[in-house]
Amino acid sequence: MTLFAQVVFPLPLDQVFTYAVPEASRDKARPGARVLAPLGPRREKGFIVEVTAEPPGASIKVKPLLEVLDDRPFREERFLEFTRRLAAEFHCSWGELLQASLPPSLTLRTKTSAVLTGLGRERLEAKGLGPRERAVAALLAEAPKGRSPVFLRRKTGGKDVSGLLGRMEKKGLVRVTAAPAPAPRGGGGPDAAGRPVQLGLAFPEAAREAGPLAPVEAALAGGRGGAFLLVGPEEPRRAAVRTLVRQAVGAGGRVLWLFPEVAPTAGLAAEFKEAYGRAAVVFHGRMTEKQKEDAWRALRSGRAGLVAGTRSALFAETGPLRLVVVDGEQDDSYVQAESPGYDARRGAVLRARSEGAVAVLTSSRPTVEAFAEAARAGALIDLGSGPPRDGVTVVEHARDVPLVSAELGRRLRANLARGGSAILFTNRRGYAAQVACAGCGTVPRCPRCDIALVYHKAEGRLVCHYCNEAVEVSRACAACGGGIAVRRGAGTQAVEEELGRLFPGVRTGRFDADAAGDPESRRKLLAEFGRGRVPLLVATRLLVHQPDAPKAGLVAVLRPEAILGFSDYRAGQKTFETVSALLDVRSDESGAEAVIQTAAPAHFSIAAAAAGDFRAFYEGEAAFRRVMGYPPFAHLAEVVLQGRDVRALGRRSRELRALLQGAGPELEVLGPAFAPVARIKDLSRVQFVLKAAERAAIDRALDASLPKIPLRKTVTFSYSPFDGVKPLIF
DNA sequence: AGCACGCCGACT
DNA sequence: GTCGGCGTGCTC
Repeated sequence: MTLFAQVVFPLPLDQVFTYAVPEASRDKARPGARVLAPLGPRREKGFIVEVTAEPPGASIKVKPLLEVLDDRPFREERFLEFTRRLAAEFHCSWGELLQASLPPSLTLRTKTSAVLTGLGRERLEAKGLGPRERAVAALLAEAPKGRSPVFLRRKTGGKDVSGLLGRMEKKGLVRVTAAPAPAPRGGGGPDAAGRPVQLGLAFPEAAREAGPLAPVEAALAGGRGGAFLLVGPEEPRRAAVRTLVRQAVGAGGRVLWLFPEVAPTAGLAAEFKEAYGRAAVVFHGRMTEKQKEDAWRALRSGRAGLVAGTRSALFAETGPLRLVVVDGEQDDSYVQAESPGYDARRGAVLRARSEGAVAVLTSSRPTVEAFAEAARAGALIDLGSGPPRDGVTVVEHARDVPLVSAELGRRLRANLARGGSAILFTNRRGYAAQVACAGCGTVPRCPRCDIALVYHKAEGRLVCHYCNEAVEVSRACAACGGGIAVRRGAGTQAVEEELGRLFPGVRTGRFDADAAGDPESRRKLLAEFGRGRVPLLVATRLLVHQPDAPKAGLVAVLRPEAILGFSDYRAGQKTFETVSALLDVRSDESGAEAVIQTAAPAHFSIAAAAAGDFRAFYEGEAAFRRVMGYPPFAHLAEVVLQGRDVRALGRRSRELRALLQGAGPELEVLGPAFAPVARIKDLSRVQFVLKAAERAAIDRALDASLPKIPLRKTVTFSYSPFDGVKPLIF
């Protein structure tokens, strides 16, 4: 009897393919094994997700697998099931998620290399080649060992060279070889990834009275799973998480601890070591392949009690998992935008569910969605709100000139006189000026991205903040030939310039993506600021993401209401979160002060951030979302279609709209409309917003229509970590 | 994603 | 004529 393997590939295809299992591979072909399979004209690596005796429908012609690469599945079956669910929920590629779950040594890479043949060399010298062929041949003539297609593409102007190489190979001008690339070897420096050691700590089963943590502790102690949102001020929250971690590890379970990308990873690793012995393995995006491989080895050795990392650590092999912690639940970095797009917060709940573990999402200022859903599901653990934030002055200031209000100027002056230092935050880099034609009002736009260019005075250029393409400021308007006028704005450069005028002789620094490009100059600037040599610092939010971000005796937040202008239903949440994070940069010393300078002092998101009052923010935001029918009071999904050809894009959009509307009356379809940024790097973007009372209606419509639209597409969902978590204990 | 196929303008 | 760019469709 023939067996059939269902295979998924790490390609942006949400499709399962069926192959015949060769007799010789019957024993090895099991779910979770990696395979080599013919896919169209190529051989692709993939993953078996199921083996059946059931032959597929007659419409598909089954090919045999070329090879089964593993004797044993690389992960347990329940991990496969977890990734299947995650892929299904986010309508992303299952194969790509599995690929992301592999240690570097198991990801199959092929190294493609093109070499010039004798005939190719002859023809190059005889000038018998086309211009692109000649460019490629000339590069290959210099490289007897061959060059990769990626190298050739970069050197010949960015256009795809694979087709060209194929034709040249057919003509005998080049030889293209594909050899497996060597896997990275582990065993780098000693302790490169924080080598795990068995925890030697004792965990006495201390008798504790029933506190707010009781439901979580009961689930942990009873060996059951569940999902909770733990909300409260930082200190008690940390203490609570520590208690839970110790309880889980004490019972012999493993802990997976996710933290935001912005967190100070180096410090965190040290902290884990201190608190939990040396049993932590840390993963983060800045690690080299070798370090990652070492970390995987440490995990495979089975001695690590704790696995910590940024969102991709969601896929780490932990062993018997008991607890998943998501720290800083409100943080955007849990969302992966690029394919495979998923949300690690929801992923944490799904993974906990698949392993019967407990998921604890935790934050001082959680997302409205998580807070509302957790409360509704009875999953909210509330540790209270802590003392209000004081010493924050909200100054109403609606004008751009001057950028620094009289009130803020006074406080800065007094602060400098005391020998203190200050940080001023603004949300634009560059000069952020209004650049427009004085005659017709035309605003210069990026030719590739359809977005207004930002004036950078220091370099005298207009810069596109999407593709970073810079254009010299031209004197004449492209539309009418009139003169271009520059009105000053509120970007970092403009603020720094104004500080220079207000406080001549005082050194100022600028911390944004332009000024503090490389890590070295960043460290230098922050060190100077820390020593008081540069007492005034103008920064964007980027500063908060720094590992050793300094604190200041005076923090000023300029124009936070600009965030409210984004066309995003989460704008209020973003404003509250950003202002709160910026205010946290204020030092803990008594007398430290903060100023919010805004045109919208009464907006609840700004007022609540000033007061450090999450509840006040939540009430205001929830009321708004209820009235507007936004999450958590409805389900939303956003589909973005991208294409180079606007006409094809329009046609596909109309097809998609028809398909979505056919899905049923319970689904509201908004669009197609051009996305807020209609073009990025010459890729046009069209978006739909889908709205429904039940998530299932959205899923049904997407499942039925997306596979029929052959375009690059991304789907983002309204965030709902606790969706369908009922019963709460699973 | 890659890769082939097939259609169109621009050159030996 | 035919080369090479580019849009379209398919992969068990």
